[in-house]
Amino acid sequence: MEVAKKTRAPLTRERVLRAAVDLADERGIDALTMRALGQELGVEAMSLYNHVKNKADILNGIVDAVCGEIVAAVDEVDPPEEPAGWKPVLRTRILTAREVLLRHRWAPALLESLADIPPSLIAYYDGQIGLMREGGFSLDLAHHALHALGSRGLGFTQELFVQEDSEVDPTVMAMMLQQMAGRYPHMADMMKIVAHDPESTLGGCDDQFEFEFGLDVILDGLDRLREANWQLPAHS
Amino acid sequence: MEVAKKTRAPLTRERVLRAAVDLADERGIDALTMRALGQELGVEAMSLYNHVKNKADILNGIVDAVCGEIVAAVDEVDPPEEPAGWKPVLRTRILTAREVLLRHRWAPALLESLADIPPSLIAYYDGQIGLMREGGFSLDLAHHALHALGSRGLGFTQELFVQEDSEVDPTVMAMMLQQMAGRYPHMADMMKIVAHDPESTLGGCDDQFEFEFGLDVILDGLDRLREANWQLPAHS
DNA sequence: ACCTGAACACCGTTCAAGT
DNA sequence: ACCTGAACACCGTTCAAGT
Repeated sequence: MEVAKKTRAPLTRERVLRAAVDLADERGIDALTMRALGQELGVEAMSLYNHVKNKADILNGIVDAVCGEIVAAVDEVDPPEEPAGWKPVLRTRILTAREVLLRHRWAPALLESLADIPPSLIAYYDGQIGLMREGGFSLDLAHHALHALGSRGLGFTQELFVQEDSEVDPTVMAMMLQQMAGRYPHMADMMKIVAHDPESTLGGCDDQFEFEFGLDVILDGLDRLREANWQLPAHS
Repeated sequence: MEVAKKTRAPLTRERVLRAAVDLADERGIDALTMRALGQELGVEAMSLYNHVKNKADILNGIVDAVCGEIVAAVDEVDPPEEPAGWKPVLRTRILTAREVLLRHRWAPALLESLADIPPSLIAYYDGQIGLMREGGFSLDLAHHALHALGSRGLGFTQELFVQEDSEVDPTVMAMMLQQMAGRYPHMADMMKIVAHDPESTLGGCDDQFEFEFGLDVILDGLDRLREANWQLPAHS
């Protein structure tokens, strides 16, 4: 009767990474320290080094895990039934990737900080390129398209205008706007619009709407270049 | 003869921030520690707290300084002579901002990590909005345009495909491509193109070209929406 | 008012020692 | 083979003490 043995599953690289993802999801990437992770697994921090090279290895590992999640989710998206279907399908794939990333808010920034692209993403981009090729893109145009999409092609954009969850007193807010209107009239106008738009939750923008808007601007633009048989402009 | 007094300029917040920018430029943002910064200024780390609240204050300060540099550089760009000039002028302003950021490689990532947009950028965005408004954009469309441009509107995109300065043996490279071609044929094709393109330095992409390509896709797309009198689609 | 040295609470990581 | 405890070199920051 070896009951005691079963109380704790054996530590593996797999289990360490899974715990790391959970910890980052729940308490933020800054809370992911070797000591905290060890505690989560009922073990001293130093034991982790038996299953993982170092902290950088963990960070690479959890990003790769999320990318694997993306690839799996995107694989479920139905392929286009005709060549012209590349656009809606690509759009859906990107929005699917976005859903995964919204479950792991720490992932985008970490992904950008990595030296190399996670190997699991090769499958993702191979699919994107394939869609465009079958839709009539030259290899060249498909290449530039990937760059033009940038991180949007993976489902995220780092928002520069952060949601100030403005607990600001409305009268104080009005005064600030008044003052700003002198020097920065256009900015003041825009802030008024944003705050008053019934569509957006008061005091912020609808991230999902803005993401899709920008995505469509790019996809439509690429479609037009494909239609016009875009080629590298002659260089001097 | 107070010679000794002049050997060291008095420490000020201004001087601390300037030294911090220089240190980050020269040795990277990770090398910017309180102790290293103190040493650079010939002072103990703890003295810095007399002129600066804490490290977060320094990070906010140096990002704000860079943004101020952007605003100053962009102010030199000539305004359009006719409403239709909004596009080339906006384009030039963005590429000007990009030049500043290329001198401070650490700035984009830090900017994205900040809670709030630096106050010095209000002037920048006020100018961008003004250009679009005079060019015929509705306030609404100008707002979505800012989101669609995202960080590109400030002159940068976090590149996901990092320049592997591939010191890879060509024959090894050929083998890798061969192996990849089986599972990921489109990706393999693209890597061949990129490596062989005479325009790009071998083994990488031309970041500046890709930036301008993506920027033009977006600007052209926005122009078309303006022309078509884009309006918010009716919602259910 | 400004600067200093010692100290504290945290990191990631190494290493010799245990089982 | 796996885990542990003590230790090391680094952080940012506090605080009492100096001038």
